[in-house]
Amino acid sequence: MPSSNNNFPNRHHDHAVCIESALVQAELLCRERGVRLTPLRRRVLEIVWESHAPLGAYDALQRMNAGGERNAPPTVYRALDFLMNHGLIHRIESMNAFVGCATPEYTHKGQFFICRDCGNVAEAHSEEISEAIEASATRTGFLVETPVVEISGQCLECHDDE
Amino acid sequence: MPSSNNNFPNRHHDHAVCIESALVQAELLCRERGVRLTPLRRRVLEIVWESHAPLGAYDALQRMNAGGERNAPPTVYRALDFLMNHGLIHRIESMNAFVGCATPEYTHKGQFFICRDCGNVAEAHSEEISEAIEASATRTGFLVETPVVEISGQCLECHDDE
DNA sequence: TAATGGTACGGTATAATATATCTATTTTCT
DNA sequence: AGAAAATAGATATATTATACCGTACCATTA
Repeated sequence: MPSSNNNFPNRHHDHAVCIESALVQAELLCRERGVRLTPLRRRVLEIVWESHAPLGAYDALQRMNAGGERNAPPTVYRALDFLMNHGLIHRIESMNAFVGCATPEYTHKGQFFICRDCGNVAEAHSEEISEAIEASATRTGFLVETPVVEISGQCLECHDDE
Repeated sequence: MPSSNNNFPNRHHDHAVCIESALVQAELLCRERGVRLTPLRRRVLEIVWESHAPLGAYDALQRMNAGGERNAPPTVYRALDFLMNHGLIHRIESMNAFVGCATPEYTHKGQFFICRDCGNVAEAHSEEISEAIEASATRTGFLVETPVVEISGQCLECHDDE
């Protein structure tokens, strides 16, 4: 299980490493599970991973078709669904957009910190947050199934810019 | 400030009281703030309060036009924006829908527990959750501005039904 | 009371997001 | 190879949301 750190993507990190690592992990994970990371799906994953900012389905579609291809919306939505089902990306509900997941191996719902300036997202897995939610739910007998935690604000680097 | 209870709407509560109370509070609050709760806005608020389940903008529009009126989408969106700006309703991001707020007097972002069966929503204000989020953010210097916490699951009554 | 400026609303069009459905192709399994 | 399942192509349409323009209403003040 990953650390509970909210590790915000540093402005100068080597992003090629992020992409490469995500794709390699995805290949492995799909092989393990006996599912197919087809060229189309792989391409969409690659596009989502082009940055740490959530990407809309139609933006992804534009990127897919940038070379003159004629993919239609259902094509990209199907790929996104597949990637979500296997935890390779997460959907950011408050933005109708998608972001790569760096820890797809174990099934989880992350907590997301979204910078309003640079647009980047950090995924956290704070036990403290999950437990606080669980505790609040339990007080009235509510069974938690799908927690959505998406925190907009300002990241350190963007704050320092001011 | 309201209690931190996640007080899920009971199946047999007197909902007429909820509606009446919401409308009275809205009238008072708008008078205090010197803004106008026009008939249109009041009507939309009333429609949103018809149940504790979030209502989509186009569903609200249908209700508004049920008597043959011809309101267009911008009309209902404008009213919803006004009501949101004054804290009279909240938007549930994960559902693209709106729910009445029982405590509009003080500005806040609630935490929402949404039952997948009955559709009802309870708004909570758990300090424990807010503090856990704040703590996680602080660890990397992230400044929290707009927390979105929407927990889907099953309420006690619906669970007992099974 | 007329001028002015701000707020609210009506109406049209269109943008942005998402899915239903049907068909064809590819892959997998036997 | 043949059958079944998974994947992808293609068209249409549903759903959610906003841009834009013009008009009406309302309050202030000259």
